[in-house]
Amino acid sequence: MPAKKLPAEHGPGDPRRLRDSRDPRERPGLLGRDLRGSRPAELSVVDRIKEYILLNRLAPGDPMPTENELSEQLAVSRSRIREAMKTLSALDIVEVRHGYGTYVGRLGLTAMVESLAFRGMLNAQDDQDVMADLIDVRELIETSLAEVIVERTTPEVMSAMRELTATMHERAARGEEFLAEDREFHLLLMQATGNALAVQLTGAFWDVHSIALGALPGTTDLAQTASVHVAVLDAIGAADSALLRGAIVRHYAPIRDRMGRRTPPVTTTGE
Amino acid sequence: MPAKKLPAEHGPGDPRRLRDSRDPRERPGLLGRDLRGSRPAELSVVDRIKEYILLNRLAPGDPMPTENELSEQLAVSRSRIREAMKTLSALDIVEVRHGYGTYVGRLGLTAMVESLAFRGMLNAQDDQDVMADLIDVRELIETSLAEVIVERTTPEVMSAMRELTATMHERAARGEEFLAEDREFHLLLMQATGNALAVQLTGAFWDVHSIALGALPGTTDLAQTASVHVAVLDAIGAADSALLRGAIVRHYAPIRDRMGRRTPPVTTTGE
DNA sequence: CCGTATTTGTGCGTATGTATC
DNA sequence: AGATACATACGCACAAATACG
Repeated sequence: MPAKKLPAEHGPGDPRRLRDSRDPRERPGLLGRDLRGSRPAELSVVDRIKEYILLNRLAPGDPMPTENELSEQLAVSRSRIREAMKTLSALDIVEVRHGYGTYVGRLGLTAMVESLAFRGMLNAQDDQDVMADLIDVRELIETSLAEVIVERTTPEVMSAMRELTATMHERAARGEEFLAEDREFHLLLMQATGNALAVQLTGAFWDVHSIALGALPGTTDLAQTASVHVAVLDAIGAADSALLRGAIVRHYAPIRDRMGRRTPPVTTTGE
Repeated sequence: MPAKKLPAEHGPGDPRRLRDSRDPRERPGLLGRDLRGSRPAELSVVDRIKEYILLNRLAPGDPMPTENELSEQLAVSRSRIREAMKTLSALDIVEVRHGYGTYVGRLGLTAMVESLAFRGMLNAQDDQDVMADLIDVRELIETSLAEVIVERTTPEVMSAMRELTATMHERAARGEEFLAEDREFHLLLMQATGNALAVQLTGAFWDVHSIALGALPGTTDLAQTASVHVAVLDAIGAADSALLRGAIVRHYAPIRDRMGRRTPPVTTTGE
């Protein structure tokens, strides 16, 4: 049993080097300087598989070689291949299907979701902090993009969102949750901006949030939640970005309340 | 050789199912419904190790049991434990130290960095959409928090940043890069907001960006880069949030140029 | 519907490298 | 330097899942 604890956290000046730890600055990985001209003699198996994907111009969804083939091609045992695959799978770089094959993954933000969600579960205090920060960032992103949203949201997307809010109200009237609709709504909101990363972040943050919410006491006012989404929609319809920012802020206000810690809204809602 | 391609996977521009990376039917994980009252009989090894951490109230930095102990306690082979550890390690949930032991990780956003960076490299040849989006989001976050930054940045942090810019200029004069200083600068900028998630995101995005930048042609104008940071600093010193927003936008402008695709600034810089 | 081939998943034994004491 | 504990590496056999004829 290891008797010693880890020497605290990594301070500003912490000279210890971890060989395979994820510290991009200290890692002689695939990216920095080893890919350029040298042979992959000292690259890790993970990096060599990444390299394989890049060199063969594989796209998400493309099939990977079997583990045995990779084991031969890279001249390492299948155990090593499998462990590397586990890492790549956790990062959503490959997708493994039992009994079928392995494929290049969709490279989403699932890894961040797992990590953040677990961190929240570790201790309740941290959870509160993470969640509060999370809400702030979500609100920040959406309010910042308000102008672009009112500018570029198409009528088609609008009607799709309209349908979602209708479903929300229906379900609210029946006392049912409508998580899927809520998520989809925010995704559509971001989609108009054309920023795929913003869409992904929104989805990922929503996931983290919904996971943590399940562990929280208290209930959500369903009807009110549905209404604030309608308000957002109306603001877009009116092409009023200031109104939209306000609606978004009002949307997040009850969520903040429920988390107990009300952070003063940190975004600039105009002056 | 894999017999076929995956049946009907999404194309690059598939507008319909951008449900990003979540597949709820495949994850009866630790979080949703399986932890509540049921026995952990059907939980995956990864989830059971997570559960172990939670039940034993382990904090980041605490030592984990050895693989053999876990193998016994969970009644699975060491192979499975090791593969599970690979997954958890990729998610920064545990940290394995060569020949010493395994510890609870710091749960940062390193996993997202890996994933995003690789994604950027995948379609780097075709278009730099990912990187363009990344810059937009970085700028968005910083400009949105401009008010809070000018409000809460302490003199101590100010002088630390001042020192960083001084070093930047020195190194620029010698034709040297100053990546570390650049990164630290942006981290300090965010730290004043008190939003730990924003700090983490900033660091993570900076990492992704710097990794991708290495693969790009062209050079950076070092002196100019140093100057824009000074401009940011001056704006904070003048407590002028509008000026700060402008400085931040100017900071990112040359980076956009270098990526070839100049996106119209998407953030609202006030009205 | 069934059997078979392919592929990933699991278990186990053992050998080797490496950090710490 | 030696001993110990741990992580890493390799190989094989079998189980389970999936696709396809």
